Amino acid sequence: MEVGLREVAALAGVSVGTVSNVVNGRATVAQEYVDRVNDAVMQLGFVRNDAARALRSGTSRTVGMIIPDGNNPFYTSVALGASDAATLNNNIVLVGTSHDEAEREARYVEAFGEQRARGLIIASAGNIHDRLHQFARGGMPSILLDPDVDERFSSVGPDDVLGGRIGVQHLIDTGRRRIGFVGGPMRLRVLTDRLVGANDAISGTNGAVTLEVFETPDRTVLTGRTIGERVLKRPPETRPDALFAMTDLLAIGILQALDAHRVAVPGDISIIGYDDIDFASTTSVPLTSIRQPMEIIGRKAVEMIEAQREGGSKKREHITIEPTLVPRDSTLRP
Amino acid sequence: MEVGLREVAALAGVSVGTVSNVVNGRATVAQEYVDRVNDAVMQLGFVRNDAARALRSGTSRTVGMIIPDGNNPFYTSVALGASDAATLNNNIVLVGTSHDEAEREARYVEAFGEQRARGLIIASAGNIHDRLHQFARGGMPSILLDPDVDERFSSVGPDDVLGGRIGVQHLIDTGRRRIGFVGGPMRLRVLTDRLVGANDAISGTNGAVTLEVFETPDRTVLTGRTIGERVLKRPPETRPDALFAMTDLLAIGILQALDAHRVAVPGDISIIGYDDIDFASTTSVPLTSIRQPMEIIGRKAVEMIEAQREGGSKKREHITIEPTLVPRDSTLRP
DNA sequence: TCGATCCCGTGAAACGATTCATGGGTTAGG
DNA sequence: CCTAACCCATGAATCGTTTCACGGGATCGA
Repeated sequence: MEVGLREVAALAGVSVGTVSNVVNGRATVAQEYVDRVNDAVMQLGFVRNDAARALRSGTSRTVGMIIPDGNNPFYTSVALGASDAATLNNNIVLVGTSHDEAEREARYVEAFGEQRARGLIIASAGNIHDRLHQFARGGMPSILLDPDVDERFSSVGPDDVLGGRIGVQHLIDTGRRRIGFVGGPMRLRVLTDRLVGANDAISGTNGAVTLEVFETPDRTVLTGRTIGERVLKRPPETRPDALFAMTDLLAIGILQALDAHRVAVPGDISIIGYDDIDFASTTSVPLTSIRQPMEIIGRKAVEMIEAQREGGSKKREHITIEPTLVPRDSTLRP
Repeated sequence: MEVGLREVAALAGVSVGTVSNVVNGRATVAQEYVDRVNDAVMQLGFVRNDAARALRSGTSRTVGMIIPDGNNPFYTSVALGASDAATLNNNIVLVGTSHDEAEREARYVEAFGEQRARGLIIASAGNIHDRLHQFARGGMPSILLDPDVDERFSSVGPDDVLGGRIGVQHLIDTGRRRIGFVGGPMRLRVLTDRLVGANDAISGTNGAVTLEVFETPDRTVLTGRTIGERVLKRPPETRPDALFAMTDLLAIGILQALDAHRVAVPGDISIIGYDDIDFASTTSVPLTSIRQPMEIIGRKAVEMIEAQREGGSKKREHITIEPTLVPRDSTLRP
């Protein structure tokens, strides 16, 4: 038999209203009653029924998050930031991982919708935006982590143009003149943005520095190694003297290839990665990287959810957060 | 204004009971009514209120999972397996990440308890077991991923004794005679278990093979490198001819050290890691590793939850799943 | 002593879906 | 044509909490 407010009230000799007030920490209850109720709660092992609470009060305490890949530190760190922000309002963040399956993603979307979550933070490939928009009209806003996917929603994401500029500028500042930009496929918006930023930095040098694009089919360690090998096939004087890899994985692969051929890093070629994953600091030569402001993105996303709940769905906005350079030996030790 | 069963029923010209039956796919409704109701559902954008459903029916559709570290592929893969199993019963898995903070963990525990989740899958360090046990008496079972932490709960986990034996046996089979066991701190149960397994394998050789333990304070790449350096300080004839690292991270660090000193792998020293993380296949010499049966653990955990909900909390069990060897160049190429 | 004010506990209504006893309508058998 | 049997839509009761109008009792000033 379920222990409810009623049972607690009976044991404590008070009314259910009073028990509710005590359980929710409302200030209007005399100390004597508070104690009596708390004793009864303990004694009966009362656990508040969230379904009833949500039903009556019409509000949920959970912020939903749906991500494609649970192993991607980008998403998990965004989740951490979101969790921090949610905690301030006594809410929690619950994460569903779609593993890039549209069906699984749709199930999570429906589930959060039915739960009347406070809002959704979504990085999605699937075709769920119409449904999300329907939810939004019902008062559950969604915040996208991929910008520009759908104008109807707010979004928060890293400033990729700036990231590209920061990386190349750092290479220029450390004396590099022939820079390689390694990444692909170039249909990805993040990559074209970073390339724009990279060219911004180049164009400030009046032709003193060149940029060459090495397009890749993916951004894995193996592909990085292939790129490294390809670069090393060239005579040293026509090689780039710096490579800007669009993921740390690519950079690690490149580094492996250079290591294997005893090419000095950063002496002969310097390397920058992107993402600043944990591994970046533990490679044979610690890797300079661009750190994405993941926690801040998560925090911001939760704030936007709460703002939209307050101010109606009017305030749609697209926010970018600035990435930062994390300099390490792969570009610094001469 | 909220669109409820009532509004749908009014528009479709039927009763709420009928709408409920249609929405839940019950077979007792005539086709004509089904169509009318579905039209109305579409038209009004009806989304079922899970709070009301859960309140009345007394059952939830979510399996809760609480993990300490969102970036650990062990947990995320367990979550994937759990999600697969949950889907079979039309349930979903929602994950909360405690980031090793007791307070955050406790918040998730309370939240899932209040939600009357179907059950909890937990890898915990915190002091929450009494609370979990209280929930269990209320009908919400918990399954631990760390065995032996608390006898009151069922658990599923990898068979670490077997993992240790498999790894060492493979080294013996590939002709190694002086094996180093690298890991720590040795107060961790997983490690002592694996050491037991390792010694099992050794003891089958009648002293032909020796095992030396290199205890480490943690299991990071940096520590691995340190161990590698330490081994290389010895004269070659007293070095181990194989190292069994308790994580792939340790193994990668060791590999970096050996690479840097041009020691051949596996020619001079062969290496096995543990966990088979994505990186294991992409190191300079692809790393042989022990693969933990993570998806299966997740699947099993969900099955145990459902079993306990059926059969009362009587059936407490402790299950281990067999890990497998993933052979790669770091032990094979001579 | 009386009335005005506050304080604070009370208890019933309400949230929206599920469930099930009820009975209207139809079919089949005689 | 009548009854039994069956099918299936109905709608009211119900889940446990929150919320709020209500009023009993205490305090205070006059």
